[in-house]
This record gives sequence, C-alpha cells and structure tokens, in this order.
Amino acid sequence: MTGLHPAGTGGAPPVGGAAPAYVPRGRRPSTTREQIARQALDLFERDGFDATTVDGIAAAVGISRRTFFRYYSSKRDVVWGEFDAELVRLRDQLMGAPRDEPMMDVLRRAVVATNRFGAGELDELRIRMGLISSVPALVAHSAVRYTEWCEVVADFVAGRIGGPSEGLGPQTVARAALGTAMAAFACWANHDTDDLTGEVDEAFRLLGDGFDEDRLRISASQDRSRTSGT
Amino acid sequence: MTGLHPAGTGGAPPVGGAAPAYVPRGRRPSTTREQIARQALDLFERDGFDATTVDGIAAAVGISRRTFFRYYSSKRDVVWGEFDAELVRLRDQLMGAPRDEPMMDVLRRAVVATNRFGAGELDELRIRMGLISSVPALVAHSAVRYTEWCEVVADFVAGRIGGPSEGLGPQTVARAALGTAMAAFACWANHDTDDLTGEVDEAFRLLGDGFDEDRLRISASQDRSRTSGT
DNA sequence: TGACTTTATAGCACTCGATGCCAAAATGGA
DNA sequence: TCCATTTTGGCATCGAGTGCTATAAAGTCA
Repeated sequence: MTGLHPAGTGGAPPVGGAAPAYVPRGRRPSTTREQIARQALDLFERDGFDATTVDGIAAAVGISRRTFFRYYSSKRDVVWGEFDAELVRLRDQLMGAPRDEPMMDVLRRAVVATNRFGAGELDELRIRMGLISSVPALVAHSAVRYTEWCEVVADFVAGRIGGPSEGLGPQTVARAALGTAMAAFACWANHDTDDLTGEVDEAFRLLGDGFDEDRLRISASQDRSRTSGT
Repeated sequence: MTGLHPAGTGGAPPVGGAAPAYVPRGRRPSTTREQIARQALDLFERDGFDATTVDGIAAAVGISRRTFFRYYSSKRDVVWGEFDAELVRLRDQLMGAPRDEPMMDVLRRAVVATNRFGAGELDELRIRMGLISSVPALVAHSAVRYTEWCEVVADFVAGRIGGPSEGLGPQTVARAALGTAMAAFACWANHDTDDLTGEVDEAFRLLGDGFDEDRLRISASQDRSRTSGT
C-alpha cells in the first residue's frame, strides 16, 4: 500500500546522525494529495467536473468527505495541483536574470522555462489545463490563483522601471503577460499542438512586438500550414 | 410606487395605431433589476460582499429569496449590472472602424469609447469595479464574464489578420487586451485617479508599444509627479 | 504492558448559494 | 364572473464548505 509516511513502509524511524530528520508521530495519513488528485481527475474526465461531487471523490479514494477538505481546501483546487511551487520558480527566474537583458525578453524566457515539462507530465497537464480553460467554475477560480502570478510579475516590472508595483505600468504588463500565457496554454490544451513551450514563446514574442499586424499575419499563416499541410 | 409596467401607473393600455405596442398582461413585477442592484450594492458596501446574504438582499428589497434569483441568476451577477449591453457597444465600435486604421489603434479607441461614462455613473461604477477587482468571489466570476469580451476582440483580430478566432494570435491579443483593460480599471477603482478613460488610453498605448521599457519609465515617472506633486 | 502525547480521521450539524416544483396572488380581457 | 397570463412565494432539495468533537492509530516513556 502507498500513502504511508515519507520515512517508508512501517520500517524503523530514521535515527541516523545529527540531522534533525523528521520523526513521524501520531496516526499516519491515510492518503496523499497526489492520490486524491489522480482519482479526482479520473472522475472529472469521466463524469465532468460539475457532476462529480466531493462525496464521490472521497468515496473513490476511501476517505471521508471531511478529510478531503483537509487535503484540498476546495474541489477546484484539486485541478491546480502544486501550483504554488511554480510561483517560486517563476520569481527565481525573473529575479535571477541579468539586469542588462531586456525586460520583455526576461519575461518570455522565464515563463517558457517555468512551463517546461517532461513528456510524462504533459498528458496530465493537458487534462488539467483543458479543465481550467473550459469549465466555468474553474475558469472563474483561475482568476484567483493567477492573481499571485500577476503579483510576481508586477514586482519584477516595478523593479525594472521604478515606482510601485501597484502602478499602472507594472499592473498592465503583469495582466497582459498573464493573458498571453493563458492564451498559449488554452491553445495548446484544446488544439492539436504538441509544443507547449513553442506556443508560449511565440505568444510572448507577439506581445513584445506590440502585436504588430504583419507579424500576426505571419504567425497565423504558419498556424495554417502546420495544421493543414505536410 | 415604482416598479410598475413601462406602460404607466394603472392607466389605460396603449391602443394607438398599427404599432404592435406591448400590452402588459398578468401580475405586475414587484421590483426591478435596478432597484435590487441599488439595495444590494448598499449592503455590499456596508457589510461586505460575503457577509451579505441573498436572504438579506431580498428582505431589504421586500421580495422573497426565490424571486431574487429570477432577477439575477446569482448574487455575483448583481455587481455586473447591464454588462451584456456593453459587449454590443464594443463589437459595434470594433466592426465600425475604418479598415485602414491600425488594428491596435482601433482596439484602444474602442475600449476607451465603451468606457466613457457620465459623472453621475462614475461613483457607482467605482464601487462595482472596486468589488470586482478585490473580492475573491467576484474576481473569480469576472473571468467568466470577461470570456465573452475576449470572444468579441478575438473575432475582430481574426477578421484583421486572417485565420480562425481560436488561433494563437487572436486569442493572445484578446486576452492581453483584456488584462490591459482590467489593469486600467483596477488602478482607477482602487487609487485616487479621476480619469478612467485616461488610464485606459495610457494602458493600451503601453501595450501597443510592446511595453517598451523607456516608455514604461516615462509613464511611471508621470504617475509619481501626479500623485505627489502640485 | 499501560498510560500519555501527538496526529489524522470520521461524523455530525450548520450555513449559504442555487434550482426545481407547485400553489397562490395579481392583472387584463371576454 | 370566469379565464388566460404572468409574477410571486414557499417548500424541498442538492452540493460546497466550515466548525466542533469524539475516536482511531501511531510513537514515547515508564
């Protein structure tokens, strides 16, 4: 069985050296966030997000409804997985960039870098993103989750151009960048493209060019040739 | 009393000419959307959005809880008022622009035009936008409402550059434009600026310039001088 | 082995938003 | 007065989410 403490499967607690290794005490958790997420995503795919009840998820996992809410604070949050960790990565990417690299280049590279996933993760990610960008309840919730994302970007922009991160400039860049990333994700999740980072990269280049019309036409015609041709 | 049929206060039904004037039949509505909205916004301001219950709103208006949901399909929707009408205006503005005017200029002018309000409306609008951009439940719901807005813009962009409106280009422009508009609104609603259209105009100019760093610095320094100076 | 502490869980009661259903009230017309 | 029409109100129901409490499972220490 899975779902035991990180220490192992009922073995002796780690006693070694001076390292303050965490010794688990008390009753062991009967499941994990990952286990719940897998079950829930299966049900979401099979029955739809709205038709799946928390009771149903809990029953499928073998826990009580009340326990579910101790692992995830809402049904919506299940779809988001470990999003918080990605915010940290984004901030690191943005703050770690050389000061002389153009701001929008840093932004593009950072978003691309934080969205590089292994082939194994892409399938599940596509399911998650497909849900987030199509189920109304999740579309709604996304605005809340992405608020933190915007704050990270706005802080970065404010650090580059001066002034408070609440100013019009940083806020506009942050929200426009968010929209750009969301568009790339939605296109990737709902269409037949395989290249997520490519979509993100392209979208941010369009943004950085101020959505130059000629540039957009070229991008659109490449889309067409890639979809129909070859 | 207000809240009667458009025809008047119990007067004779309009019988004139061949015009298919709507003759009201059946029981008269006991209130209006506007009346409910006013009461609700008062309560939202006084007690906060979450602390205000639908029962409370209904009681304040003098209707039943069930009737409330016949006027607004959710508590959140009250804050949005007659948003649908604005979508029509936006589409008209975009589609009515001359073909040789640059795309991003059309977009900027259209958004500015649809957000020109009289002095009398601005106070209530500020309350609405303040709620929408700060209360989590409303931030969430905004994503759903703004989806339609994005579709209008994406259709316009697709018409300009060719290709489907679901393509990466139109979707990216639409969502980035939405973010830009949202940032301008939030800055106006939460800060001390009076000039809503000015904020929107400036934000879209920044976007159209591809968020040029020098341009952003100038904008930020103007912010500072306007806030502190004079 | 038997307390004792710690941690996770289950179950219950409750609030609130939202929906479906049906009876009752109000209105104009025949 | 009876009828068709429309709005309203009340009720029952569902589902998400929360607070509270008792209990189960684990390690520790004597």
